[in-house]
Amino acid sequence: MMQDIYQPTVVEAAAQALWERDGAARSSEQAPGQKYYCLCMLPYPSGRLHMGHVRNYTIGDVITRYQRMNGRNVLQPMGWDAFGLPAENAAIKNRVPPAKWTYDNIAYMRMQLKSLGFAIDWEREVATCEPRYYRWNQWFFLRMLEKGLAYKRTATVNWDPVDQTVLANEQVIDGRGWRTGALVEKREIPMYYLKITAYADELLDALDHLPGWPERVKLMQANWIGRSEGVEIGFPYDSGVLKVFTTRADTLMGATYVAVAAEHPLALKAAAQDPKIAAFVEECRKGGVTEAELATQEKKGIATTMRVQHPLTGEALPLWVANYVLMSYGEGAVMAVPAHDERDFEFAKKYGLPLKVVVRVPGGAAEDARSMAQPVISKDVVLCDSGKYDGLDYQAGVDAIATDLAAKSLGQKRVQYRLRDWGISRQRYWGCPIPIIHCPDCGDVPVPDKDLPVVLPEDLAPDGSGNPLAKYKAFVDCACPKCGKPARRETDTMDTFVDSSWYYMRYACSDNDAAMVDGRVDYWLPVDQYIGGIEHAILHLLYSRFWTKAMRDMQLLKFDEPFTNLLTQGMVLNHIFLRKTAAGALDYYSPTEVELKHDADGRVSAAVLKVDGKPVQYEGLGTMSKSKNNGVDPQALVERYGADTVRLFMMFAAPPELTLEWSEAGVEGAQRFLKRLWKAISEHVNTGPAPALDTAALSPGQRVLRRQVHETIVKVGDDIGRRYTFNTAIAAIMELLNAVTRTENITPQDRAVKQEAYTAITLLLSPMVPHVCESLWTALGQPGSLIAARWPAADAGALKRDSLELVVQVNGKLRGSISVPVDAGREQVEQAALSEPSVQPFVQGKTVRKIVVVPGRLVNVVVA
RNA sequence: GCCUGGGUGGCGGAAUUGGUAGACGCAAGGGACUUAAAAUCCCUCGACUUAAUCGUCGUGCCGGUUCGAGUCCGGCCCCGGGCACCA
Repeated sequence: MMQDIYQPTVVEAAAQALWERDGAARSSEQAPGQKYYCLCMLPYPSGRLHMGHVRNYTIGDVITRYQRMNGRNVLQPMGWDAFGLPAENAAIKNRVPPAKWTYDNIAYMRMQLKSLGFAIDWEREVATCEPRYYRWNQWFFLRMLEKGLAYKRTATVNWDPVDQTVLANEQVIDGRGWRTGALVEKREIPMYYLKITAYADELLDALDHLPGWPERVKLMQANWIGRSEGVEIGFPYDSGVLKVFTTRADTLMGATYVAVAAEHPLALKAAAQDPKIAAFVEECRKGGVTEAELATQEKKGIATTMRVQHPLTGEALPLWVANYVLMSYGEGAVMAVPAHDERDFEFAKKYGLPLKVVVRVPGGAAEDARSMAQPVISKDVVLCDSGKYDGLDYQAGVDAIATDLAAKSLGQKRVQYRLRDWGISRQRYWGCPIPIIHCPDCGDVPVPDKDLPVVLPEDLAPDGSGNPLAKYKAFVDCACPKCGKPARRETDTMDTFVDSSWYYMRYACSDNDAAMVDGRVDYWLPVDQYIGGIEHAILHLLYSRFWTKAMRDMQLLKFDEPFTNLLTQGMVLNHIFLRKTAAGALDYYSPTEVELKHDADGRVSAAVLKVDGKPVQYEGLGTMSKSKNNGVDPQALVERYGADTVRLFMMFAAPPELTLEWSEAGVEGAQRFLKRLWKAISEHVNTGPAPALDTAALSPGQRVLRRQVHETIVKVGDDIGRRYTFNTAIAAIMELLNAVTRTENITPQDRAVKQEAYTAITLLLSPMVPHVCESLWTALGQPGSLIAARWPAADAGALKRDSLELVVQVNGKLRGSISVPVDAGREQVEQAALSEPSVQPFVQGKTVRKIVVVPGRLVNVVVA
């Protein structure tokens, strides 16, 4: 007899013990079947899993289990992105060394992942903070240095003048340091860079050969790389030539001034001579370094007394210093054509600089420079007031001007990228040390391979000001590998994006301490399916692609792209509630502490705190986070409902790419479904064994149910395997269960059809809710363990239909429906539609203009 | 500011290639069972009109293409993600 109450705790413990015993999640290069590498983005060990993790790893597990049922040799690994800022913050707050905090978190989160029943091969686990992992960061960095792919130059960073510390962008709040409240400044410091721009063209072009990536991610990456063809133009001045880059060389005759960034050498030269300019340059040093901040600040500038010559006319143009010119793009200088550029236009209007119209729309007249309300920026233009270039279109104008500039050695065509090289130095403790030694005599000396890894001391505790490594003599003091004299070890560590740029390769060979990767990498990679948050669409994914190509060019692997298919999941959101305290601070309240009041229409009208009944402010939806106090602890849910219910709700609530709003009520709905399924199957099996199915002897009702079973097999396979719409797969299975339980249960063949249906439901549902399905499989009398079972195949005979339902429209409006034989001809369908009683009133007395027949769907009668 | 998605009942969502808008589930209301409660089961559930409809309207807003538009095109509004040192 099968237990008639669903007990998730019992069921899940049994299933997990069974999988553990059989090593069900272990992977081997020798196992049969075509390899399938299913990878989820590795978590940062922040302490506990959050719902975003649960969503991410459930999606990966569903795909893993589905592919395994389809005969693939699947690898699903897991690891920890274990270096990073939060460990240092926790250390400052709790005085626990980052290493201990991190390893404790990993242990807890590993337990959580296991309790959710994910089929992860734990033998390949990697933590990026382990020396046996990060030594290969260091090793490969040295190879890049040898090849000229890594180099050193200065970079602009956020500087907290009180703590004397570099701040992460996240640590700058409203232009002030998060701990000191001091106004943040920009500061130039030396930094190591990786030359990702050397791969800009390949990174861009290869996007066209990634059909398994979402269009939006490819588009964002393409725009991020930002390849533009243009002309580099030189503006001579008394002691040199000012270079600018422009994509609009056709408008060169309309340039009325030039502008340079505050950090530009000419700006600094002007500042040295004029205190007002020096003050402006100093003002530009205030504030943070993010592009968003730079782009939204008010456009400001200051005139210098310097002049440059127009390269074609020789006209003297004034030189301005402007905060809207970015030192990091192009040459840090622009030619300003206010009549044909948004930013130049706004700037010129503000400072009363002249406009000169030099292009017009084809067929139209040139706009009057004095009255124009907005610049003409289209490239569909004809040149005018440009002397010999008049009448040329955009491309011809660019070509002619570029040719003339080249003849004077004052310009040439050039490709410019928005993409910048990747600065990897971080003035942080909890990261991978950069393997460089600074010698007073020999300069920057790479640490020899035999001395790798440069091990990070794990027992230091940062205090918030500066990098504790720099104060730790045992680490800093060393001998120069070249000359042996006392030297100083580099104390900067690497950007954690370095760690996550190749971890997925290490899973293939995490036991190999003699090499970064070995031949197994070419077996498992590229990753067949990568799954992670949309927030990583650009940086992590682009760095990983770059890193792969760099490794390929050093003959370490044989593939060009790391991820064949990419699924970007949406974020998990929850409501945010807060109160402002008298002191002005914000107190956030968990949605579980808040009671919502609804108006008569069911809309939320007010929110009050349960403990005091007084109102709280509703701040809308936001990603779950500790700071907003709106996270939901997955562990509490697993304990209350079981892992299967949590997994089922996650997959059912929304398609993976959309944001998901948290709802506890929905979780109960998921649990209800599993209970209903359990009850239905226990009633079925407790009646005794079902007889064999005789497909030739089925009643019409039995045939209808059996057709739905096989239609559902087709749909769920397509939804999971191709569309990744797990929500619609689950909905179809729910419909099937509803149909089975509503069908009568009288004859032996009724029971035979139901046995087939319940077996199919168990198989179809198993990737989503594997524990409960394992029990149901056994209860249904199926041999062996479900984890070894194959995905069901639909029976073509069961899918056959004799007649079709077609919808009938008149002028596009639904008026009725007809049933026609599957092999009915067009005329028969038209006749049936016209004679349908519910359609007749709308057709009578009118002229039938045409009849549109969409086979298998509808008939539209067009009348007048 | 720039790049990129999204907006459909009270709510999450479905409608896969331009072809029945609202599948499936949640919440709500009504009923059955029960001494009672919970659980479970059944019914109703976009708006308007109506005795009831097979009527009219309805997929953020405005306009267009089409026999037919949630889906395609143009213009707007609002919300989310990213912007290079959060991960």
